[in-house]
Amino acid sequence: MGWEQDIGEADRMWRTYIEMAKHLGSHLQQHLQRECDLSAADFEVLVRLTESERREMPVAEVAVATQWEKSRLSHQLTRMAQRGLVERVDSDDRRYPDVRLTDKGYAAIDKAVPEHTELVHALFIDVLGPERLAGFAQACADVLRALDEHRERDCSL
Amino acid sequence: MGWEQDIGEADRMWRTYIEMAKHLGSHLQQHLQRECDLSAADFEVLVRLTESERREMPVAEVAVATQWEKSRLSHQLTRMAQRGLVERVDSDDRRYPDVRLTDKGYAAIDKAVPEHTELVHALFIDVLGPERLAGFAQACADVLRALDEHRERDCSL
DNA sequence: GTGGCCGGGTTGATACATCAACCTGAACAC
DNA sequence: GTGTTCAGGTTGATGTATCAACCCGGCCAC
Repeated sequence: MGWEQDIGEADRMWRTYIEMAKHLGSHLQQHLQRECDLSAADFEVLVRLTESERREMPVAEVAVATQWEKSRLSHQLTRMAQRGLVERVDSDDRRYPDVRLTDKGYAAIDKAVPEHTELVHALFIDVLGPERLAGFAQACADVLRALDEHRERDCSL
Repeated sequence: MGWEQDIGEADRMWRTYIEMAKHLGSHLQQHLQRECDLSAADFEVLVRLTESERREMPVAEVAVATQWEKSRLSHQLTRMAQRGLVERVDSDDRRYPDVRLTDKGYAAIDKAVPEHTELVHALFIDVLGPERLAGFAQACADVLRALDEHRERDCSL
């Protein structure tokens, strides 16, 4: 065979990235869970909802913002509604109900965002400094573009 | 010089990274699932097992390699055993059983690794090129170090 | 109007992650 | 031997992710 033994420099760097992504992600997630009793999914939904003036928006809009599948979002909203973080609201067209941030949900995200942001700065932004951060972000953007092109090619086959 | 970078800009760069990590991860995972019928977790376990000469190792060793909790690993091995990818083997000390790659498991990982590697090159390594890749990996290593220090501080409190 | 279409939402089944509780058998003390 | 300890493994409960199947209400054709 041979692929097992032949791990090149580039592959080691790939593994470094994977390690970093895994650890950074789980660290942030654990912080949110411990300090604010919010999962990463909760956090994301709540953030999207605060981006609306009225703390309320159509479910479909949340779906677009998070890029989640409709069923995942539906399950998530059910759980969050059970915990009192959001509530479902019937709108004029009964096919497309809205979701609204409750006071409890607002309190939760209001506490979580500053802490989360602080952690992101301490662990990522300030570690890299502005120059390297810009280079890093550019690299991420390039990878994203490559991903889009790859997906396009896949679909057109 | 420019250390007082606009907060909003750093924030956008952080979001770019998050987007990239999310999309790249899910793309690789979907590929594995579709083409090879393996989850990311399956893939990781199988790769670790191939790193052993005899396609067999103590469960604890897999736990160390993957850095998973013992219960997560146990559940995972149960599911993989049910699907015939691995099998549990009693060793001399019956407290610490081994896991062995089955022929089916070997065939699966033998197909998956080259395809996965190729994708990683096309979407990440070749996109960045050697120079930027090295810078990127260095940045990841620095973030990892910051994470470790942060964890230490947390524990020593 | 009535019936079919269709986009968006919900539900159920299955796989996976995480936590807590429990089991198990070797090792050690006595 | 008997009992205790303890590292390592398993199990169950709960929360989460994904897929497929279904539902539902407005819309359009006729």
